[in-house]
Amino acid sequence: MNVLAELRSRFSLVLADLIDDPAPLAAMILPSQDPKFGDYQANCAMPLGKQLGQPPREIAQSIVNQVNVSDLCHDLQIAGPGFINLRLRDEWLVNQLNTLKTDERLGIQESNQPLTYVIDYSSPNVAKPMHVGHIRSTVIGDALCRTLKFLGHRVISDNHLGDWGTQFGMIIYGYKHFRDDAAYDRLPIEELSRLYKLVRRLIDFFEAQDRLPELRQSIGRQRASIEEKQPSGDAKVDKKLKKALRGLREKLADLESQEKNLCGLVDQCEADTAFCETARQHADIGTAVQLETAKLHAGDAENIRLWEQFLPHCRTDIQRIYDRLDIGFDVEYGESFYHDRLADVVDSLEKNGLARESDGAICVFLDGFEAPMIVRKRDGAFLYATTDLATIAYRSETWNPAAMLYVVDHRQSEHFDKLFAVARGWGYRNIEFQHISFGTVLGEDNKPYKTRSGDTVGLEGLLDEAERKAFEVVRDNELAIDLDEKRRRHVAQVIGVAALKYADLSHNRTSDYVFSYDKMLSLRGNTATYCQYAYARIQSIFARGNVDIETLRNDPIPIMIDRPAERFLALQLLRFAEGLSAVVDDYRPNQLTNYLFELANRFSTFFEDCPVLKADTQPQQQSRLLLCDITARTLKQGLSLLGIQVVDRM
RNA sequence: GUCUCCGUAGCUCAAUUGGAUAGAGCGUCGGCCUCCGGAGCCGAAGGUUGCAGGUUCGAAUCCUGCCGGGGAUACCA
Repeated sequence: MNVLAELRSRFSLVLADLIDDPAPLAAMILPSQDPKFGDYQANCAMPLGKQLGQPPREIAQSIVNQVNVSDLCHDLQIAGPGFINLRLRDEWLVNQLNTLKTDERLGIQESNQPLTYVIDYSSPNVAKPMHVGHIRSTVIGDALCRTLKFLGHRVISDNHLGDWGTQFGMIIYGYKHFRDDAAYDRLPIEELSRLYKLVRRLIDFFEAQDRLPELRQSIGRQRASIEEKQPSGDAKVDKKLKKALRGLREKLADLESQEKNLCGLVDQCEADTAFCETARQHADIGTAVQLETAKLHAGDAENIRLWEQFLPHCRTDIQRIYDRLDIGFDVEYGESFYHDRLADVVDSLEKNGLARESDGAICVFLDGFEAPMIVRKRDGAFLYATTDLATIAYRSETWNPAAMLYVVDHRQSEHFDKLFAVARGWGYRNIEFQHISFGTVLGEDNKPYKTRSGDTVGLEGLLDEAERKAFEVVRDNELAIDLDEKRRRHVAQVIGVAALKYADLSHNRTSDYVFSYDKMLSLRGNTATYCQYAYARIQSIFARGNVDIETLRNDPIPIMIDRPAERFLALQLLRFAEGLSAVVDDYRPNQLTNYLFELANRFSTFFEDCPVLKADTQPQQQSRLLLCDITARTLKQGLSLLGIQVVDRM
């Protein structure tokens, strides 16, 4: 039962007599922020007063007189300008809790209007190492899938892999020129990865060499234009000048750091004599790689054969990460899946008068956008916009979804605005397209998270480190001293991955956040560990008391509410449904972490205040054991919707 | 230049999308184990929500203008 939804529906009956569309007013019934205002509050009398031209408090009174909530609430009060404060009856609370005792779904009903969602998330480029930038999409997308599925919807999770890009040109080139057959036979993934990195390094080296003179020139120009700027004496002009100077200096610093990085790269390469020799022999590698890629796309038999040979290895490689993350997909249709449909997409757009030629490219011009969406380049090649459109067409034909969600970082918002606009123009008007955008993972310096040397941080290394730090904590915990090595490893793995995921999910997805191992594993505050800890404490109670919880659940023992801490906990337990619907309403998993943190917190208060095994009476003990059990199951279920596991001991 | 997102306690972040006295954690200070896991609990201090106006019963949230920061911006994904 969703308490909030129930109250809204009760109020709607009354509101419907006062106004045509009661829904927005019913939505103004909310949980109270302060317990002194009751458990819930109805804020609809104030706007209604405006609309009906009557004093809000009078309207509130009339609503109070008419609304039928006496079975679940008592002591309805009107406060301030016209707030209606609602307090749930303890008897009703207890009755609801008693229905949860044996309810595996913890009071969450499956939707009676199930919808089909296609969710596009993670979508890394195969054959390249996954990095920190892939965390958010992967973890948020997975949490949304799990939550929507649990609520009874049909969800197709699709990993739209980058499996058709230049990186295969690189690997093919590498394979043709640098392969070590013995190494490839033994560990194909490692060898392919070595080849990718080698070719990447060669290309970067040449690019750096090419760019450096130009870069140094712009640094010179930048310095000159800074020196040119002299104060004029006019205060207003000088203020502008100062601002311009600051901008120029920042630009200069940026250019200089670029130059430093490139120099470092070049120096490093030049110090490597073997590498230099290779570089000398492959001076045209940049264009050669492009050629290999173009041949692949054109259907060259040799390159297709190699691509088909490499792809399974690349998939196995990223699958290893997904296994560690405990994340999977219903389908994985990468870019390559769509490549033979792209020409038809462009044809169709042209026939529909949406696309036209401009500067040799085929473009869709859209109102409200300066730049068009280009669907075919001057050289005839297609772009990811084209692939995205083909993907929409395919998904629509295949699953006929009500919604397509794209969990992709915020920088691509304009791309998606255009994509959705084109899709609607193309005829897909009944699909809810959503760009589930998210912010950047930052380092301690408040800049995008990089290693000290400026490289992107690998996802695998991130996992290793989180697990390593978690292991240290488990190892040092005296209460888990009797756990053997293998179990400790398992616990560390669960806690480490959980910390990483939760840290990401607990932030509002639209904001950037600063990555910190200490914070995510600091086992206080809003962390996975804190929630897992509450769960483990409950299991510890059961173990210590030799409690057969299964029997207890099925006994007709009532749950009682005695102390305030019990009521406080009970109320939160009944709000699970509210937490979940908040996640789905705006696709924000942090609503669920907030809920779970609050639940764990209320449990901890209850735990301090209300002895369980040492309760005064047996009925009280049993009641509290049941509260513990529902709490534990809610924590476990809630965390599992975030892709996070629990352990009995940690 | 244009478009777009953001600015909340010393720090890292919330705030049920317009609700009452803006909440957590870290850090600081002070309490709580002869008692179920102290990885915990309770409390204190800490705020002109970037600034200035406006909208209204009510604004961190909406509008306007400044200040400051990120991002995007015609053939990469």
